[in-house]
Amino acid sequence: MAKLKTRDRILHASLELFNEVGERNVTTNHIAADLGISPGNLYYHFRNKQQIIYELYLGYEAEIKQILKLPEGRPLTLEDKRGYLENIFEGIWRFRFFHRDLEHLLDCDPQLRAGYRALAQHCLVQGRAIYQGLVEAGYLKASPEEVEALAYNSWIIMTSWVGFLRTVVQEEGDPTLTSDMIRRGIYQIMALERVFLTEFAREQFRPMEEEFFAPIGGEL
Amino acid sequence: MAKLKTRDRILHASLELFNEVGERNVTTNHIAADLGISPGNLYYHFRNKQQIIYELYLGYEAEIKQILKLPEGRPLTLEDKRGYLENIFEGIWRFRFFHRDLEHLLDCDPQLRAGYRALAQHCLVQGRAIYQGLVEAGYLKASPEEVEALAYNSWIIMTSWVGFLRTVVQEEGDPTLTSDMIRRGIYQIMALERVFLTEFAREQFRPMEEEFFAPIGGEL
DNA sequence: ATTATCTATAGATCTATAGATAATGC
DNA sequence: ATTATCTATAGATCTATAGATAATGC
Repeated sequence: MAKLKTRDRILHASLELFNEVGERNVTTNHIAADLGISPGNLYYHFRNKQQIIYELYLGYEAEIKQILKLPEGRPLTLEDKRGYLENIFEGIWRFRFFHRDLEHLLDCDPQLRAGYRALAQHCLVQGRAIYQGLVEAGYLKASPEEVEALAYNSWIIMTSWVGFLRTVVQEEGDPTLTSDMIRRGIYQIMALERVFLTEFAREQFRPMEEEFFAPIGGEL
Repeated sequence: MAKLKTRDRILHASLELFNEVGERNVTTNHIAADLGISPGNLYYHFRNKQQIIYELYLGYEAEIKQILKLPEGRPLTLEDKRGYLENIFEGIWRFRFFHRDLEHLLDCDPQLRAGYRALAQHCLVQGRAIYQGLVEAGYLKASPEEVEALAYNSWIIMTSWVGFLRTVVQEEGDPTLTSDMIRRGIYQIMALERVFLTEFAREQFRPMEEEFFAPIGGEL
């Protein structure tokens, strides 16, 4: 019963610390100290930091895959699309440490590299299917090439948005990102899609645009 | 005459090593060893690795600012736009270590953080001015809000493209990115802009689209 | 005299393990 | 008996400096 308790606490604390200060700044010592356990104990449960990261990644992978499922036996709606965007941004936020040090994490662990690459490609395939679904449901008008480029660009913006905020927008003194800023990312994705909307869809789209719009700070 | 020789060699070798294996995997010892000088000598020329990075950054900043200048006294052309895209991608490629570990680099050095933030915002302002110039020259048709969102999205795609290739596209065994893959990034930016082109411009645009198109590998 | 370089090293981490001890489940 | 935990530590880096020596420019 308490069997997996410490193991799970390690995963929890690691995710928290990684997100907070970045994986690079978190050692196994820090994780153990944060939990008030000995480093030896941590190594009893995990071979090393890599393994912790890999298990966290599996949670991220499962979450994203779940989110990107297509509805069966019915056409897509704009509400679906809203759900996709909100949930994906939410998932990326919960595991934001991951994209922050992505290249290094993949360099350190071939298994993670292969897994992530497959996940990303799965996401791109699903993204294209979703956009294609919206074309067929009459919301979007776009060629297959346009759908392809759109899926790539959406993916890149989604996975880079938090980093963009932290490096370009965030003020020196103020270390917190507001949820408005995160939501503006959704607006940016809508800006990609917007130009492909049919007349009909564009009207339904407008209130959502206003809902997610937020001015970006700085001297912009 | 030989006064600055070693100092410059250190900068050169650092840039090379950072780009090759990532800043995180390069210590001052590695840089010194690569040049065949002692670590003590390196520290004679630079206070620490941060300072090396900062000086490299200044080169990047100068290059990007130079590239993004607007032509004076004449309207923008599609050739200008092509130049902007090619040169920016080229600059980002030359300093690709920078965006790879950007968040960490900024966390370590407040001066760099402030400088980069100002540079990025400058780029976004220039980006908007360029797109606005293309609107005025009759190539694009877009509202100010559309121009704004477009500038943000272009910036994010441009600065993230190399990372996207390395994490999602690059094959396990093959560690080199081909120039076709880099150029496909330009195509992706053109895909953002494409939908705003006037009839007139779209025709002139097509050959350039074909020129930069390259299929993306993987199971895509 | 000043500038550039090297040798040697102290001090700070961090990882990961061995070996001892405590707690738990039959 | 097995599982969980702790203490202590060896080994591997890495940073950044002190102090000695070599090279250079007047």
